[in-house]
Amino acid sequence: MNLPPLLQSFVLHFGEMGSRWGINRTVGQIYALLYASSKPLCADDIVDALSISRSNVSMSLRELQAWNLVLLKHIPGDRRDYFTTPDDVWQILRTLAEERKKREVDPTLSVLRELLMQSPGSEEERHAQAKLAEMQTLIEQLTKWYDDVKHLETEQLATLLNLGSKVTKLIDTKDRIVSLGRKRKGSKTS
Amino acid sequence: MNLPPLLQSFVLHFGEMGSRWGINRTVGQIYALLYASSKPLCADDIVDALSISRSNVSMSLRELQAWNLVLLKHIPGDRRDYFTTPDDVWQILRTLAEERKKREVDPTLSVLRELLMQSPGSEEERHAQAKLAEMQTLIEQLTKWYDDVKHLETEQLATLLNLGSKVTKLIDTKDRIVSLGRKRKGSKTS
DNA sequence: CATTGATTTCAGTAATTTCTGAAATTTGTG
DNA sequence: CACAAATTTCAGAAATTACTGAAATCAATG
Repeated sequence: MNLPPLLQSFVLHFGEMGSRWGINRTVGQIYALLYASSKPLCADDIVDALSISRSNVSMSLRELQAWNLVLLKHIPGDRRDYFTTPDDVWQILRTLAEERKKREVDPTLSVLRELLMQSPGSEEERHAQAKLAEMQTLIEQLTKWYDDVKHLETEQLATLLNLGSKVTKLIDTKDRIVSLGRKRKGSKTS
Repeated sequence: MNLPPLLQSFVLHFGEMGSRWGINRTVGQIYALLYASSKPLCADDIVDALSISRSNVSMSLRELQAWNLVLLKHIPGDRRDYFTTPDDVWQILRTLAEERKKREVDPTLSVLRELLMQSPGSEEERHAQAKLAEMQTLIEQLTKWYDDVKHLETEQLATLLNLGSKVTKLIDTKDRIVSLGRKRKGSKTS
């Protein structure tokens, strides 16, 4: 590995974290490298930078593409493929959320639905189903929220983040003002 | 493995998903078993239910305790430890969020901070730092939101979820009403 | 359409992670 | 405080996952 020290630290860290994030070391390293590099890199650049085999680079890039985490760039007059990452971090966040939901949540939700269709054969199964139903309800609430929020533009998303728990206070404020309006002149609101 | 079919399917699914969630198969299975069982189980119950070694159960329970995902119950007159999961799914969600943040986000944030303290030794490093700074800013916004929201009571949290993207509209509504109020009688609001 | 260069595939190997059984330790009880 | 039961530790085995190099495939160019 032959990189500026700062970049190397970043790349190695992403490699180590990879396993916790559900990707492997190489995939993490390549992502970090592409993210922090000032220009697109081709496969051989990555081989040189990370000292790994060409085939490993090929497979790992494929994996990153399955995650929608890399972009393919073509450089005129060069037949090799060059790669970068999308450069809007908010977009990266959206992609990550989408992909992790797909891999980590959706399969469980579908198993829960399936198991809740069955009729329980014993008291123990009846209890289990009740617990699964609780879990299903929660997951469905979360995914409903996510489906709603994921369409927001970056600016609105940032607003929502900045608001945080103040949202609940805001509701109170609105309710108070609205009910004040009603008392005053019996007007309707949404 | 000797379990009612429904419970068995659930347990096996959690086992398979384990690796995607950053825990291993056994840990996933034990968690699922404890979650869906109607009463606390002791280590030997788990050995019997899942057909795994006693030592594996011991290590996996330790892992689950490190995640704060299991509770220890004592049954009077029985010196063995019995285990359950917290039964409020919202509380489980909070725990999961906290632990995953601790394992998956915090280490990266601290590396980013450290790397951003260094002075860049080249143009390439300067560019890398700019990218790391973007990432840091995003993560800090997200964790700030999380730190704010994590203290909410379940009911408030549910309200926030149900609101979803409507929050942004709510802000508009509030602004409109408030400015209306100002025009009418020059009142102040927070 | 042959040649050359780039990329992918895949079988075998290496590395890592998980699991087990035996031994050691801890904990509660008479 | 000795004993018995329960639990944990840990070295090695088993299973899984990641990586490599050689061969195959694909794609552009003259």
